[in-house]
Parts: sequence; structure tokens; C-alpha cells
Amino acid sequence: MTEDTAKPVSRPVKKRQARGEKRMAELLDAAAEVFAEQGFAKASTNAIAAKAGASPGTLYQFFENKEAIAEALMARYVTRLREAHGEAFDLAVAELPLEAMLDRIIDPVVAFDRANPGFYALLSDPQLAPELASAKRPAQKLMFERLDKILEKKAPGLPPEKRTLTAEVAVHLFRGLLPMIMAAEEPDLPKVVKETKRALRAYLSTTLPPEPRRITGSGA
Amino acid sequence: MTEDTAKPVSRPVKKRQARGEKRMAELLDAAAEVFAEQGFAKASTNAIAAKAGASPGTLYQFFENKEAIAEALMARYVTRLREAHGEAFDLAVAELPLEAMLDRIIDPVVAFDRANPGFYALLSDPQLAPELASAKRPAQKLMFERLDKILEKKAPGLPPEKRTLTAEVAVHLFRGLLPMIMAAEEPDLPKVVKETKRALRAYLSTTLPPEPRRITGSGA
DNA sequence: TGCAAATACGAGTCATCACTCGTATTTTAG
DNA sequence: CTAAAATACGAGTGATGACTCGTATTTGCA
Repeated sequence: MTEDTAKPVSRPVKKRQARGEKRMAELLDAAAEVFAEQGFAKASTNAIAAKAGASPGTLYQFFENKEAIAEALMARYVTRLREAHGEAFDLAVAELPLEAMLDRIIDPVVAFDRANPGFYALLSDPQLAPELASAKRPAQKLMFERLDKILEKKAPGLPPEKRTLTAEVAVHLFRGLLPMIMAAEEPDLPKVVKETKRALRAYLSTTLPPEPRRITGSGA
Repeated sequence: MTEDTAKPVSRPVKKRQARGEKRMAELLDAAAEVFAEQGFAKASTNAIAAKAGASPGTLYQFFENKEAIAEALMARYVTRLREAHGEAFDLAVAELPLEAMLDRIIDPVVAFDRANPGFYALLSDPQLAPELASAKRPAQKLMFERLDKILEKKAPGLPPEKRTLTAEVAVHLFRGLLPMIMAAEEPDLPKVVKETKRALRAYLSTTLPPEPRRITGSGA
């Protein structure tokens, strides 16, 4: 009963070989492309397998069904997003003035979203099956909870309900601008990102306490 | 060659009877429900026909294909949206102070969107076929162009490019909050709508010239 | 009243697709 | 070296769903 392999899970836990891990990664890469192009609903599992240079049978050796593919892909995205700007680093951001803070948060997220169109495709699809919605949730929570914590540090006096609403609204505001961010051609991107920050800054500064005045000269 | 029925269109223009118009309306009502529940991709034409109390054959007597249903539905929504707050009335809104203006614009739109979940379902679906995207466009243009005109009146000095960007961003900000607006339970709605207005007001007031001071007392 | 057009039906067609299964090959453990 | 486990294949299966078509009924019009 105390063996290390004793999992009460019903899944027949196979020992994965290195080859298998690699295949899974290839399949997820392919899935990301196909989802980005077709969206989850229209994407076909056979197309994913083909793009990965695998057969349908192989695909189903690693993923129970189509949804499991999206879930695994999402999980990978969440991991990568966490890595992209590490957890510890994040809370320090609350010490910065609003404008600098937004730079630090938004730039990496924009870069990540543009580098991973499959992530955007899954995240922005409003009618995914309930199971998939739950796969989406961690990704949304990720941003929401971080902002919530940052706001808590930046405005300790704010009542929690108000703070939570603010964080939620801010995340949705950003998501609203994501289509513009994703669609922008490279040269137009800075303009769009700048406007995004302006909008968020305008909104947040109505909720946050006024910033302490900055000395224009050097701080030495 | 100058007959009133001389249309170079390839469509075999049938004479529609009153019964036919009614059927089309019923089918569009059913389609709206099914799209709202399942989304466009998962919605089945047979389900739409069944919900309308019609047969598949009847459905295809009125609509060339599934996309045509969504296009017709969108066209109907755009018409209704135009009616909801008439064109002429709209420009007068630019004379109001920002806060009152947002009340006048946002309240009807929120009411419309909540009353027509099918509209939201089509509008928020990011991967519709290209033809459908073009059916969506008028709906998006509707809000964008109106805002653009209003901004032009409210801030004549603003360079057109800047004004257009502002209008586009504002519309996207609103769309970003739509999921919250749609998901809110009736009692929570005012809170969400209020926050929506706060966000838009904050953003727009950074672009618009400062408002003339209002006299707090009565104007008499 | 009678006929042509419009409306209505729904079983059937055909393509697509998620997923399976029998089998063949490669890897790892002993 | 060998057997079991893991990986790989891809034709096949069953379900679903968009759309058709032959036919029946209703309506508008002369």
C-alpha cells in the first residue's frame, strides 16, 4: 500500500520513454499550430497527427481525446507563462510607480501572446466544452491573481471586494485589446501597446491612491 | 433591361410570400437560440430547423447554407441595434458631458446585448469563416463609426488618426468587459456596468480635452 | 376554378472526423 | 539475448451533420 507506484487514479500509468516525451511535445506543437489556424472546434485530430508526422493511433497513445490535447497544451502554456516572468520577481513590481509597473507586466505578456498564437486561440474561444473551460481557468487565474496580489500591496487600504473587481476588470480590459495586439503588424505594435498601457493606467489610477510625487531630478 | 426586377445577381430571386417571411423569422429566432447555446460551429442546422418547428428541407428553402443563416441573423441584429437608439439622436449625445454621454450610449447597448445572447455569441466568436467575419464587420463598424463621429464632434482638434485609434480602443475595451456584463446576475449588473463606464470614462478623458467646469448649483 | 409558384416535408446521401484495433517495430529491463 | 512494455502505424468504424431531392400541400393570381 505504500509502494511509490500506488496511485488510486484509474489511469493506467505507463512508463513514458524519452521517445514518448518527444512525441508528445511534437504533437503539442502541431496542435498549437492547428488550433491557431482553425480554432479548437474545427481542428481535426488527424490533421494534428499529420502535422506532427505521426499517425492517429500514435496521437491517441498519448492523449485520451481531443480535449485532453487542449488541456495539455494549456498546461504547457501556463508553465511557460510562469517561467516567462517568474513568481518572485512579480511582487516586487508592486513597489514601482504605476507606469513602470505596467511596462513590466504588459510587455512580457504581449510578447508571450504574440509568440504563442495557439494560446490566444484557446483562451479567446468563448464556447469551449466545460472541461476545457476548466483548463482555461488556470491561465486566466494566473493573471488575475497576480494583479490582485499586486493591487493588495499597492493599495492596502482598498476593500478586498473592490480590489478584486478592479483586478478582474483590468484583466478583461487587457483581453479586450488582445485582438488588436494580435492583429497588429510589427511596426504598428508599439503604438497599440502604448495605448493599451494608457488605458490600463487611466483605469487603475482612478482606483489606486494617488502616487507620491516623483522628484524630477536624480535621486542621489 | 430597365425592368425593376433586373438584377444581375445570380440568385434566383423568388417572390416571397407572407408565410415565407414568417418562417424565415422563426428560423432566425431558433438560430439565435441555438447559436447562443452552442456557438456557431457546434450548432446543427437540423437542430435549428427542429427548434423552429420546420424540416431541414424548409430551412434550406430560405437559406443557402449555414453561414447564410448567421449572416441574415447578424443583418437583423444590426438593423435592430440601429433602431434601438436611432441615428439622428446619436450625434446630439456629443453635446453632453462625458459621464452623461456614456450613460446614453452604454445603457442601451448593454440592454441590447443581454436581451440578444445570440448576437453576443456570433460577435465574440473569434474564428468564424471569412464570409462570416464580413457579416460581423457591419456590427462592429456600427459602434466604431458612431464613436468616431461623436469624438470628432467632441474634440474637433484631435488629429483623425489619433481619434480613430481612440474610438477603436474604446470599442475593444467595452468588448473586453462584455463577458462580465453577459455573465453577471441581474442584481450584480449595475455594479459591473458602473465599472465599465468608469473604465471608459477614465480612458476617454485622457484623450479628450478637459471638460468645462459644471456649476454645482442650479443653472437658472 | 385551375395552374404555377412558393412552401413544406423528411428520409436519404455523402463527407468529415473522433476514435479503435490488430499488428509491426523499437526500447528497456533482467 | 529475450521477453515485455512502449511506441508506431493506418485502415476501419460509427456517429454526426450539412445539405439534397422527390413529392405533397398551400397560396396567389388570372
